[in-house]
Amino acid sequence: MRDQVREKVAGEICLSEEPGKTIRKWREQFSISQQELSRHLGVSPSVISDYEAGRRKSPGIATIRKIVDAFLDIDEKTGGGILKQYSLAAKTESIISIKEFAHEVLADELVDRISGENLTPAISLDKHIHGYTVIDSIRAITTLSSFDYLKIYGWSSQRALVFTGVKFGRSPMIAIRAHPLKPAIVVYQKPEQVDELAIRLAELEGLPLIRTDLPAGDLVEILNSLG
Amino acid sequence: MRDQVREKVAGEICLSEEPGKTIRKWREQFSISQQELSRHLGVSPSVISDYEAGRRKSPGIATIRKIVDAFLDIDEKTGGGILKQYSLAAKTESIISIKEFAHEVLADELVDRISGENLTPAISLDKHIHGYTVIDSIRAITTLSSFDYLKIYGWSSQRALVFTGVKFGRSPMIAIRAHPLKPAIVVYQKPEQVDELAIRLAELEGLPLIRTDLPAGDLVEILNSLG
DNA sequence: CTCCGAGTTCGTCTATTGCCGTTAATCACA
DNA sequence: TGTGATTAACGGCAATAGACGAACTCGGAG
Repeated sequence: MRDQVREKVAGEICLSEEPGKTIRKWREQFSISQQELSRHLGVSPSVISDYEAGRRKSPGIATIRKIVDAFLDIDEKTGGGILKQYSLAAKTESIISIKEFAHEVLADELVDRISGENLTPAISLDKHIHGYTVIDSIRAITTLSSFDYLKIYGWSSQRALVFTGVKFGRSPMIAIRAHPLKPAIVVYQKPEQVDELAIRLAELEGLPLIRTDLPAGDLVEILNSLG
Repeated sequence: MRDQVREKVAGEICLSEEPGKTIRKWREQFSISQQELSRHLGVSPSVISDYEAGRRKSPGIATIRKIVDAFLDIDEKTGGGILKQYSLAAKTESIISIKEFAHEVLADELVDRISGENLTPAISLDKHIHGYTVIDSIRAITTLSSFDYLKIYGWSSQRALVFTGVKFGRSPMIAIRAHPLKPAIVVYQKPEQVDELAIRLAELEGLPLIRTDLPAGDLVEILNSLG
């Protein structure tokens, strides 16, 4: 993420007809004073002032590089600004159970064991499952951010994502589609009903979607016994 | 989106510890000879050779700018094949409009201009917006995967995400929460109603959520006029 | 083999940058 | 009003960039 911002800022300054103004814009965006920037770069404050005033029409790229890296270094040191928005508070209350299997489990075996009904028969169950995560989907909606999805996936995304408390099954599928990582299989535990859109989203994603009416306790036990 | 590629290439050259090699890389990527480039820039061919050889450790940004623009001009003159390949210009069907602002726009100014109603008054509007994306949210649900979200965000996530066709506003917020990148502000255009959960999700994410009843066409015009 | 086009290397000159230090101006606060 | 912090403006200078042209190299075609 840092590299993207780095390139963006450098590119913008480099291409600006008034690089001084652009440098200032970004310095202010990072909430950095000229003093602080000059100290960080080990130059006199008047140097920064001159640059921003546009005294130099065509600063060298080595200088631009140093300035941009200073922005990012200072931002990281103060833990705020541009990069901060990507640091997110973690919450895991919505993870009921999570485990890595000791050995791979075939998807169709798992479906079998949990008395699952396949809602996406056109999608192959020829997959190897490395683990499972059971998620309280009601709590998940309000508590899970994208960072938490990394926890949900544990060591492997080759897992079964099991959602309890599912009403129509839309929200879990929407979240799964939006996130870069994809599970091997999705299970809805005792859904009220499964919306046609949820099934369609699963198919679009190439994900087997399974429903089971086992009680949550039993379900976790069985999953746990798989490996 | 010539500007995006322009910024990408310039940023990369600018940040490179060996800018000469990076210039060559991109020149070859655009299938442009040194002769052609030198002719376009109106300089001697030995100048280009010297740059690429790294004779100049810190070329000025005016020079970089000229070189990058030459790449793009020449590419466009010969059909724009590389530009098309590299740009994020290929709009997905669900992106109605997307733009990077030439200068920062304050969030509260944007909200004002679109006659927006703030649904999350507890969230500060003290943000700087770099651009906007208008999304057909109905089409987005079935067509957008997480890769497409990178297109939505363009080069900066510091943007306003505007959703049209919103019923209750849940799905957009769920997708935003699941994705690693966050926008600066979210706007629902003429929603039927906004679900309380959507507002709660916005607050949890620290995102201002705005509703506006402007017609889509007017909305795009106004956003476009902001910068 | 010669010739040609594309690219390389390098000496040279002028213009500009990178940076210093000093002074002046501005702003916020007591 | 005085003070300190921050920023602005400018003269000066060594180093480097921007660009030229000449000589050279290399590969391919005839």
